[in-house]
Amino acid sequence: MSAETDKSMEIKILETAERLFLEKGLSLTSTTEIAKAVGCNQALVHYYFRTKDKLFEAVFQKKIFVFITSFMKIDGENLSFEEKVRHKIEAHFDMLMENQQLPFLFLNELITNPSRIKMIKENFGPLPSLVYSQFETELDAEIQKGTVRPIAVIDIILSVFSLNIGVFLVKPVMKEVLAMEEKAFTAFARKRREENVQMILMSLKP
Amino acid sequence: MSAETDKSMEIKILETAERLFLEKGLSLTSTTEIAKAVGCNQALVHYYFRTKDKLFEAVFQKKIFVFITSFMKIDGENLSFEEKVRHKIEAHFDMLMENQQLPFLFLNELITNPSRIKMIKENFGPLPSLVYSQFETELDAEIQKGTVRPIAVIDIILSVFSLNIGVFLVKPVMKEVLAMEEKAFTAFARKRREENVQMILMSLKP
DNA sequence: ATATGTATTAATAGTTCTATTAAATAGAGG
DNA sequence: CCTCTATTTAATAGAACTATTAATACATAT
Repeated sequence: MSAETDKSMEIKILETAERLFLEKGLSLTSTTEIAKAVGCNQALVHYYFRTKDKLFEAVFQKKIFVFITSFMKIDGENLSFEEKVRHKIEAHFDMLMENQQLPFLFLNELITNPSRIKMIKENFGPLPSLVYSQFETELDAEIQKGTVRPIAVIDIILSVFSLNIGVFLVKPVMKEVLAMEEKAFTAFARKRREENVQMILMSLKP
Repeated sequence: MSAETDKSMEIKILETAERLFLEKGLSLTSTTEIAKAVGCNQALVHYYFRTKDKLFEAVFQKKIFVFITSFMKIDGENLSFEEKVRHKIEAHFDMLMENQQLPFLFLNELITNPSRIKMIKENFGPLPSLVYSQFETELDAEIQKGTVRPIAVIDIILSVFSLNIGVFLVKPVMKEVLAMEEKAFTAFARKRREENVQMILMSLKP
């Protein structure tokens, strides 16, 4: 038996749901459609996940985890502050490159259903704060030394988020308006990655 | 008769639809709900706009227009290139400040229904290209002079978009996670406006 | 006052979706 | 072979939504 056909129905359903939710969001994806894509009866989707919303949450949690941990890649102690920042930006960008529809899913859901933000806080609460305060300490040290201008962590994070996410949010428009192929977009994105790093690093200069 | 109650039903429907579409997007807003919010019969919504999609398009067009024209504010000839860039960034940011849910609506729609991008191209096609090429000319002149490093227009636009839009996309998360009030957010946004301008201007330096 | 056209409502057909229930089937272990 | 449990399907209740149609209210002109 091949590994593919052998996947349990539960996993096939989860994976298909993931794909469809990422493509079209929660509200435009029906359990009927998921079942059809999987090739199983629609009741089976409910058998394993009970409700459409619980299925969505399973997908969402998985993706939130990917997103959050991308910021927590531990970088060697011997690196300079600037190199550490660079690595964090690049890790975040690379994660987005691998999960291009993630920003869409998050923004869509967090805006239309703010209660999911609470859910994230409850499930992942301590993790991000740890990373945050750790980074804050290092940043403040640099500011003291005068190697970085006074700036709040939140401002840096927001800039990184914005610049990195922006590339992928704008993708469908660019592809259409500039008649861009997937390959051309990939090349563009690669350039943007470095561009974003440079912008952030420059903005930290005193 | 007061000016308010006297608004034609058609306008009341359009305005209510606009509010609801901006709040929750197309798919989560029903014509039934719009009618209830307006206080009229559901059939009336269809009487004036025939289909839900045509109603949405009416709203969408209006908003796209606001969005696009925000980039076209003509700035005095006597301003330096840097000042012109600053004004464009600020105009874009101010438009977003006035229409905070716009990025959500656009991203949501352009991703789930790429055919609307074509619609924009057809309806507004020439306008943006004009602005674009005009700006490109001025930019190239600066690059020739050596006052600006070599950079493509698209990169500048994408950076401005990303940084400005990011502030408002992240708003619901910030409000929840940092327990931020509307007032605090407004103050934060004001600071970000200048921050964004500085980042862009710095990134243009040779 | 009557006629005429527009605005508005009530009713409903038809579709789609979620969720549930009951029945069928498969597979493991005795 | 039988039985028990887990998986899968068929059928359907019940809700919500879009769109259409026919009837009614309203205003304006003749």
